[in-house]
Amino acid sequence: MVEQLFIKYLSGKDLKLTSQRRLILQAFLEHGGHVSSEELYDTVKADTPGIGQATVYRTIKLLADAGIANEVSFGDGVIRYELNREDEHHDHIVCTKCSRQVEFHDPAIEDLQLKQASRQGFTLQFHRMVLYGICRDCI
Amino acid sequence: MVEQLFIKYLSGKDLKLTSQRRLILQAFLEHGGHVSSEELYDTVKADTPGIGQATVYRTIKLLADAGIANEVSFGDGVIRYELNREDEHHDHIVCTKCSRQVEFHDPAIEDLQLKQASRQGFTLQFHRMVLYGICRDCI
DNA sequence: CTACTAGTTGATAATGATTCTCATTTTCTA
DNA sequence: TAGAAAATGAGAATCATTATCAACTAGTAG
Repeated sequence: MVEQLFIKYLSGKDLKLTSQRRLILQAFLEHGGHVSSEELYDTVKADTPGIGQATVYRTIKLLADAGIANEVSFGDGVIRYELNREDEHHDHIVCTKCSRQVEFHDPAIEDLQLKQASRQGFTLQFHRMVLYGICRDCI
Repeated sequence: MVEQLFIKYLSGKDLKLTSQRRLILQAFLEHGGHVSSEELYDTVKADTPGIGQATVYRTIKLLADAGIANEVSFGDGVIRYELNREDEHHDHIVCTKCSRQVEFHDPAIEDLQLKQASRQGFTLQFHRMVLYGICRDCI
């Protein structure tokens, strides 16, 4: 059904569904977790050596634009993407020693963000929040 | 007194206080707000044309390391720096239309972040949080 | 005060991630 | 099924940042 979403998005913008785009979406969905364009490129290239790196970059941007993927950034200069599950927004906490990542959802924080935004005269659209700390295993 | 801090940091690491470093620190303090290395370079170059870009990049990293500057990132690929006032941590909310930025401090959110981190088995060190929305003037 | 030594500088090349260009190929619609 | 519009792959270009290295200082030991 995610593919249907993508098809609908594409046709709505007079863009075309190509075999490459299908492959890249597939690889993205199968990967799960946080992928960079380059990692995705490597994955797809393994099956389809002819694919171009630019195509992967372009397609993953489309997925983000279609609301299928979300950009996440952990501070290194790499854009990563994760599947957008709109039912359940989540944020991340990252271990500064081993880089282990955990997702969490905290409605109370979200609520306060909303309040804070309106206190500042803003209509909140979205946020980026990453907590950094040391995990249990690294202490 | 910030300069004293820097001097102390430098000598503690067997690094040297040079005229360039003093100039760059000065420019950074005078700027206020969020500066990128490149903007700072332009500022300093106006008075001291001989200065090298790499020196500015290097020095601002030192300032960050010394705890004088904090890195902030708003999602474009540029690292910006702001003066670290350790008495009062703050986060940012950015208008997605006009890019206007407002700082805020919300102890309740901080508190929940701390709790959430320990719930996940982490010892919180710091966080990055940027809210994005539409400001009063852009609606 | 001088001379040394380690650190610093500026110029420039290099890097890494991402985007652009463009000729060729493919999709989709009429 | 033809034709227009869009997409692709290859490689060049870009942008911010970092590395390299020879020439130059700051700080310190004498």
